[in-house]
Amino acid sequence: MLQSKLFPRTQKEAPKDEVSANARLLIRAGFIDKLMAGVYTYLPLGFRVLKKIENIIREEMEKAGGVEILMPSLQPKENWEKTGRWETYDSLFKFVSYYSKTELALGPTHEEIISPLAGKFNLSYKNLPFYLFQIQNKFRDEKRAKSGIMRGREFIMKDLYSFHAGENDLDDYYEKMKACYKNIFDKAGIGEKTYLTFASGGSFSKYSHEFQTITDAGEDIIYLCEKCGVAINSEIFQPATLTSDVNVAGCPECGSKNLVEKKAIEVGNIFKLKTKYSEPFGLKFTDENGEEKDVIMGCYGIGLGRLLGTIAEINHDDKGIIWPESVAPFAVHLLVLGGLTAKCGEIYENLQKRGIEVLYDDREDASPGEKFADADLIGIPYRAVVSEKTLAQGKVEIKNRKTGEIKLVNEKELLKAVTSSDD
RNA sequence: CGGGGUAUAGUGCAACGGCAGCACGAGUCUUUUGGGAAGAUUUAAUCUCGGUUCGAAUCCGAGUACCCCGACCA
Repeated sequence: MLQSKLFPRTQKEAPKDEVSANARLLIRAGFIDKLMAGVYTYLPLGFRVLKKIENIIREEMEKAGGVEILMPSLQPKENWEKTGRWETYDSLFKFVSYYSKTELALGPTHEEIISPLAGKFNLSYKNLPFYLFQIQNKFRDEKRAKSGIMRGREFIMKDLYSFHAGENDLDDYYEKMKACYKNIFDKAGIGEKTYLTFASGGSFSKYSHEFQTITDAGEDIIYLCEKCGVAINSEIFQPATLTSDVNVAGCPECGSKNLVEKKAIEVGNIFKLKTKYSEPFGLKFTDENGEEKDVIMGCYGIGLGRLLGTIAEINHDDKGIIWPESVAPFAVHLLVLGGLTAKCGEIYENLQKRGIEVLYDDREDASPGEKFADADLIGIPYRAVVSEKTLAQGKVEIKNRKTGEIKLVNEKELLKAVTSSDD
């Protein structure tokens, strides 16, 4: 795409109120715009990254047997009353329809919708298990939206719900999801800093699991067992206190008490719901013996905006963002200097023809310094420069945003460089 | 929801109770082109409501919004 047509342009300074790196950089570079606290627009660059993340997640969900659906955000009060959560879910957005005077909620999660949905059809053991997921906007009336896009009041979430005939089957799928989530975070470029974390399991199982990414922008405290590579959420572990009902004594894998405290952000969560939602909605199936039994459920969530923000938090320097190739808005940022638009336009066309995603800085009224600064800020993995200097040798300069490595290459080599390490 | 902070042009900053300025941005013209270029010129702002005062961006009160800390977060 032509940068001269990119909306909006970058900004030299971040809004003074924003403290978190993700908000400062993503706003300055034109990836997102804040409408109000915790509510953001994804601008063209941000939307491209969001779609990349979405595709990584969708691919993994489908690999795990997930089938995509789309449920409504607008939800009737009755469903929430059945589970008691109309009163107890304290970040539930509730309002009254102006005309019909019915009470409604904006969905913060979809157990109340998907459980009765699954129950509308007579299920037999032959139908189980099945897995439904969606990628959709969620609404939570947060008492305190914060840290840019890390905790929003409206945000995009992937939520998958699994339906099983028995707990063993749920357990198996739960393990599968663990592996699946690991793949997602690896692919999204935050695998190294993301840990499977034991968390409170509610009343139905000992633990649930979260995926926590180490970052100072996080809002949770976790304790890392460096030996096992797992972590424990501070909600179930306090290093100095004695073991109690809710607390565990040490690493759940090896028992070690030698744990390292870190600040982290929860980027994903997997949870065994068992019959918590199938019961109130009468979600049952008929087993081999003709007996009706409760369907066993699990749920598995990932916040896409939070994941995007986390990637920015842990991949940036003082000049801007450094996107992992898998989620970068473009593969190459092509800059033309000195008005050599004819030659550079050719290279742009050639790259495009090869299916390479290129952001082409074709601006004739921007100085070289401005183009370099913008390239660093936007953070596309490879920056290719065409100027008098490079053209004199019939070459293009290519710079790796992450390593800073600069090479002079011909067009073929350029093509190779920007595609080689792609998956 | 408790505590703290902030609110002036698109963005970032000034202005003793006395003519609202600067920089960047944006528009026009000229020059310039390897790390946010130069000149000329134009454009655009005091969060809302009330009070004090001859006079309020400035003082007082209320409200709203945003940011931060905490609580909360299947």
